[in-house]
Amino acid sequence: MAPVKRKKTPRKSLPQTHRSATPAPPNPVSPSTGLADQLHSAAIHLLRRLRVRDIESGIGPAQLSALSVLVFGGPKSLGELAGAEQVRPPTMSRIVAGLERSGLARRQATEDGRRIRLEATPLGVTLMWEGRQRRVASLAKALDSLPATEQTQLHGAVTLLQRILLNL
Amino acid sequence: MAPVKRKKTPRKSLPQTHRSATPAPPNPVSPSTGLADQLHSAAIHLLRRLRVRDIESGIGPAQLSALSVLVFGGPKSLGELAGAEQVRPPTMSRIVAGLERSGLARRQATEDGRRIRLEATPLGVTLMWEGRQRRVASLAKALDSLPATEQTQLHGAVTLLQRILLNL
DNA sequence: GAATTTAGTTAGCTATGCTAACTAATTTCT
DNA sequence: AGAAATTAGTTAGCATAGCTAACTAAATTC
Repeated sequence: MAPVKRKKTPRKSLPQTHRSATPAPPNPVSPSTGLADQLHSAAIHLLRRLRVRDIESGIGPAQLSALSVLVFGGPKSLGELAGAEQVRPPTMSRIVAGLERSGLARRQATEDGRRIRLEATPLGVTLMWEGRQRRVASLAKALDSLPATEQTQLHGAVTLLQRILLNL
Repeated sequence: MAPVKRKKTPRKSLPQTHRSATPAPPNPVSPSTGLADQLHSAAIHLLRRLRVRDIESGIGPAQLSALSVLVFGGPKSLGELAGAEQVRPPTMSRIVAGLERSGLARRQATEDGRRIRLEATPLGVTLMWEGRQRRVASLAKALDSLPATEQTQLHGAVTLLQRILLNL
């Protein structure tokens, strides 16, 4: 049943074209498309690396992100939080339920009986700071070892990027 | 039951501390942590904006991302694809099932009967290119309107960032 | 040719996303 | 004041996506 014998999984069957073998754009594009693409790709890869660390926090990505808004942006209503996270109210409702269950956020009544005020608990604040540090630690370390000129260059670019993001 | 009357949802109950009200780091950190944080945040916000466009493609984010690996990186086995996407084999198995169901990818047998060869179909390639363009279009447009010096600056930073990502 | 290793799949759980439909509170309109 | 409309959140139900554990089948090793 196995006439062909081969050594320890030589992985030879697949062509392994593993490089950005961009097959050629099928139509003409804006001049900055290449840069936009690279920026997009870099952002994806950056987050992919950093997100690995978040698994250690023990809560899911949506809960972690929502918590960070509460911790770094202050108390919010559910609708505001949903807006900030670009998620529908029912989704945020469930995310918040999870945060409450874990004791990371709490809800309080407001004068307006329809609305609720959500805020991070001390436990939530602590977890967020630790997670943030853990997440960014490897990147910060890499940046530390760059020459000052490159750090400056990167800083300028980030500032520029933030400005671009404002009116995107 | 409502003695206090107020006008059209004046949104006055919540403090609205909506600025990066960083509450003060609870412990000393690496000097580049601030820059790393900003980079992280910028990447998150960038992707959040761009990803909105992907909804139009009609397939989920995981399928879209896996398809992009097949389109831009060439055929892969399931395990390789799972590795590239940093996802477990069972997860990728289901993602691929979805891509096949939509006719965007197909599987082929290899000499090694255990492994499969996955590749994008022409339909998948087309969809990917269109999606990529749609996704990046708004960003490219924003970049186009920047002065040349800033475009150069950004390009240099992206190149630098790519280098950093290699050994992160 | 038996035992082990490797590649994928299946089953079953959780988390996240959505829309539709509901409840409750508030505001608006007579 | 009281009915109607609007607004904020929740509940129900569906799909995608992530995981581990356990299984099947093929290939390699002993």
